[in-house]
Amino acid sequence: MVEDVNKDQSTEQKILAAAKEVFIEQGMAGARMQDIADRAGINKALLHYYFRSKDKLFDMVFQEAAMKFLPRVSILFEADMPIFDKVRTFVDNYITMMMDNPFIPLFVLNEVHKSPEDFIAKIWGGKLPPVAEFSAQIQKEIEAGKIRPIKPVHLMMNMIAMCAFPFVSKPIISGVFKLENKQFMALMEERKTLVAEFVINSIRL
Amino acid sequence: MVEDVNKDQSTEQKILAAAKEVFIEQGMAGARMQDIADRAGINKALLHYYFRSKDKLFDMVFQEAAMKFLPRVSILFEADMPIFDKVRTFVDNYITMMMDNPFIPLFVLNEVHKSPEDFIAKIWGGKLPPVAEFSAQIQKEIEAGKIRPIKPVHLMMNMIAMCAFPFVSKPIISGVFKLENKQFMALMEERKTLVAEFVINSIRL
DNA sequence: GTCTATAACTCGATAGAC
DNA sequence: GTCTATCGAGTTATAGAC
Repeated sequence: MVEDVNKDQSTEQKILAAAKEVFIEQGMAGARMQDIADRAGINKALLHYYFRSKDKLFDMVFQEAAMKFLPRVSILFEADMPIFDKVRTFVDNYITMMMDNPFIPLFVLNEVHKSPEDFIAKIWGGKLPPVAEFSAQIQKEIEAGKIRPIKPVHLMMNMIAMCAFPFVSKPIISGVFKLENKQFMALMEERKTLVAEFVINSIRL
Repeated sequence: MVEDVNKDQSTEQKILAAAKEVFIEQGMAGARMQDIADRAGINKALLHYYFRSKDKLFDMVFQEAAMKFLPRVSILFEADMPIFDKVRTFVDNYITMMMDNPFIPLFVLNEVHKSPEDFIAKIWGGKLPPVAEFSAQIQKEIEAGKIRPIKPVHLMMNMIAMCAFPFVSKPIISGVFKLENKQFMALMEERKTLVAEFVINSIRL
């Protein structure tokens, strides 16, 4: 069989890659099918041949993005691990992921904000993450006198904030501190350990 | 003169208020002039009578929002104040402002992301904030052995992140922890002191 | 200043040839 | 599968009466 299965990239792949770029840059409302077609090097009609509508195409992209952004948090809930190790692992994993996909957090946050109703259904398949288990662990560490009293919600917010926010505000930070992309990424690399130690220093007794 | 200057709100005011709502909810691309007109209780044509175009109207709203979101940072640069007091003041001010305008950070971040080129020109009138002065203060405190070594950039990112991020991710946090608006705001009230102490605990020697 | 009506245009989607 | 051509809905913006 002399069939050519080794194309560089299938048309479907090219469309998805282009759509990801455009939706993440412009959001659902700002994205243009023409723009997606251009970047994929094909024409508009073909988009509708592969994905019936703009909505459907968007859902594909959003689904994948949301998966990358949110379920990282599950490390906090699931792993059976001493708290300080958990913090270090979480921060490292999270920032690594963000560095590969720097614009995903803002994209997800933004689209969730525009239609918050059903985001839980869409992202975790209706199930909420097991927050209670994480809370229990923190509670135990506090009672054991290992860490300072702090509500688990606040601790989680602080960690996620310090990991994700720099990416969300990348253009502003880069502008104010006059950073090239390379320098910005170097800073983020530093944060993989810095943020963890910042948190640990703060809660350790 | 029996002229009635005491209308509840001038038409221009009503338009600006409505535009602010809609743009912040939907972003520039997602906003509809019809929607703005409806919420202002007037009709579409009047929007163009007062503000020539959607673009111009957007600029008004964005300008005001950006002013609220960003120049709060100047407390860090300008005030001649011991570092720990500065942290406490900054955090309290910043979170207070965010509580009055919970959706502004996401709105600004988002629009800056879509056209980063000229945001500095638009927001600070071309001048960058005096980052160097803040850096110098931190440097001095480190050398005096008062705080742990940390790059000023990281310290700033951490503070702003912990203040602003919860608002940016409000729908997700509220969803995951099942919080009503009132409960969410109570948490933010707690953070006015909590975040400052979290930072201070972390850097204090 | 405010309204109705409509022009001018953008964009998602479809028809139909190849 | 891929293209060109075009339709039709929805939107910004303008003309013109009051």
